[in-house]
Amino acid sequence: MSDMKSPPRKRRGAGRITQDAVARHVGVSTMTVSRYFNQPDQVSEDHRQRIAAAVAELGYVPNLVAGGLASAKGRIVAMVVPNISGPIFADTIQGFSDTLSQHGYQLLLASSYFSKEQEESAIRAFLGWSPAALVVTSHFHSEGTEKMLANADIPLIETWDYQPERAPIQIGFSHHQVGVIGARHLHDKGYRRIAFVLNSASGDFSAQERSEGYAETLVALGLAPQIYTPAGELAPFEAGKRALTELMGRSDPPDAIFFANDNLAAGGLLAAQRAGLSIPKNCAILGFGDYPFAEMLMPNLSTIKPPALQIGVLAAQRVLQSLGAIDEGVEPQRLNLLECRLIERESS
Amino acid sequence: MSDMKSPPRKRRGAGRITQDAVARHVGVSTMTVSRYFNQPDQVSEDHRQRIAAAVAELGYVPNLVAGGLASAKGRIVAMVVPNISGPIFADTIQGFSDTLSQHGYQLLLASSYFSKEQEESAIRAFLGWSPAALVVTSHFHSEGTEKMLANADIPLIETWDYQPERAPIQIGFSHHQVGVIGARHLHDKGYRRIAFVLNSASGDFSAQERSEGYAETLVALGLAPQIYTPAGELAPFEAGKRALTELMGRSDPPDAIFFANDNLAAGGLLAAQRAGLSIPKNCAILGFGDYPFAEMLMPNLSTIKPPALQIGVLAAQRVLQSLGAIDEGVEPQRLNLLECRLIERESS
DNA sequence: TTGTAAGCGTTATCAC
DNA sequence: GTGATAACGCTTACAA
Repeated sequence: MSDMKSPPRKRRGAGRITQDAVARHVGVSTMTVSRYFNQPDQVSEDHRQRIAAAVAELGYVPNLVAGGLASAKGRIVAMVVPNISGPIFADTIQGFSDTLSQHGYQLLLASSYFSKEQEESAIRAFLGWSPAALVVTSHFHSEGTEKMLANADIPLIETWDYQPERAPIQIGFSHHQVGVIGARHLHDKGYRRIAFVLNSASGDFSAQERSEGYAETLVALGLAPQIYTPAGELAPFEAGKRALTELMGRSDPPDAIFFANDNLAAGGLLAAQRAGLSIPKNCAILGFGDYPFAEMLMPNLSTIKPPALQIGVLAAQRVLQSLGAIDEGVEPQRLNLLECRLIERESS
Repeated sequence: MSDMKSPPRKRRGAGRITQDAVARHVGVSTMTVSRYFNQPDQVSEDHRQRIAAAVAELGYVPNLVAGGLASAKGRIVAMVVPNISGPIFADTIQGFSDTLSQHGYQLLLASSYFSKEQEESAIRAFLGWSPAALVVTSHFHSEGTEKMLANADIPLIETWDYQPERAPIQIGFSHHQVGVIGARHLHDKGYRRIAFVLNSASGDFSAQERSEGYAETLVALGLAPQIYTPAGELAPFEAGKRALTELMGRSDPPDAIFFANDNLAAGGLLAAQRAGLSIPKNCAILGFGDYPFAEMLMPNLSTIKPPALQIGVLAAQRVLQSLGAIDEGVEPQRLNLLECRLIERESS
């Protein structure tokens, strides 16, 4: 046959080593190689060894894109966080990522900066990759996001924000409880004029919840709650300074201040030092977050530590359970309420 | 025909809305829909509008996995960092991620914890997704990694560690220069007995480089360098405390201490306060890193700020240039040496 | 500007 | 335990 068809020209993926190359090298079909990776038990010992050798020799790397297309399930999990570099979510991302990769899953990450629009656009892009699951931070989504999520039909996990009445798996803690823990601690230590400082940013609902836990507890203890919100649009650190200065300048100053977060508290601490006050003698200070700097301040900062790392790890575990990658057959628990821990240091 | 063939059962991607569905809804071929997304200019205005409407109505989300397989280029970029939650790399990741997503690329992220083995395993998993480019942190790879990278044939960028003699695109700064900047600053401020404190971890080569820059500068200024390394395996914060205590307890104590990083410096600052020393009167303190807590210390910490965010943003830009996604036709600059900035605060 | 056909590299299915 | 074959949903190449 002189006019035999010329082989189709290579247009793309040229040069990549494929499963087929491995299969031919060993003298089996591609299916055997595929099984070697996915169900090794079903491949004979002899073949397993020869395939392993061929994979090593050829430097074969399975094409997960092709695999994902064929099986409609890629080992990718997507996560949207408000930000990566802040003190809040970093540990969660770390725990999530590490736990996933231990089980052969990859993390697709994007940040929303607390914007529903950015969250929606990130999720839209993610869904195109058919992630095996999706983890979001907060329950506050745009309409479009909700619609996509409903259609997507993959495990969805909402973290940080604990909303038991919502359908997705919830992993978080109670901000209200944080307020209770903090108020009780200060009371236990003997303080009686306990103020709470809220950030000036009015949109921080979780800080609001903490203040409510604080207020209820104080009332239950027969004390008068006093919530102070610095005026103006200050950065938290500056707001904390102002709050302490104003509160301590009053005729009846507090003997303890519970700040809505550690940034505020650090500002308060600094202002107190500059004013020549002795902490906690003249006024105890308590924060929330256990940001990395808390133990480096002088005096170092008592605070309440949210289970950030634990949220990440647990989110990954719930994802892996949903996918049957661990604890096969076990339905992942839907409601996961974690505990915050009081870290008592010198400032209280 | 009573025995008409039953339609092939859906095994996978069942239910997903495809390009084909959109095409039929509009009455065009799939190629027109494909072009609508990839080369909209080549689609008539009329079709564009009708496709847009159909996409919205059906809630179509392009399957990037299929697209990636067909075109052998997915809009995914992979990055390996030592860790996500530490103070060092967080800004780089943030800048990288944000810049990428602004251009429609997604970030695949993993951490190596400074382990070459973990880096290799992460990269191996990444390559299966045919990332459009790969960004790593440091140049210190395992043999297997080097081999994979050589075969991969995608843009590779090495960040943080600036190694001009290596082939991949380099984005970083000079640790040596950091030492120079710090030494000069302290000299300019009038200090003459300037010590340098290294972390006890001997494996930190970049800290070593900073100390060399410091030592050379001091010699050039006619001063005697004095490098102190706390004994034992202490956490940086503790090591910093010990270093300051020991150095200041000497008969000829330094009048300024340049710590290899802010964690050490924070420990030094704290130890100084506890010892009743006034900073910077009795001894100036300078750090490196500008970790978030630096401005919250009392006195707040003078330090040298590495261009972390800038590294991330620039890495993304170089990736996008390599892919022709921005500045088409421009070859990305291979060597990118960025500047560190001295942040002068109260401690010096 | 649009359409047809082939193929990307893998896995599901079913037959042996 | 193994293999042949048909998808998976999209894009390249080429034709109209």
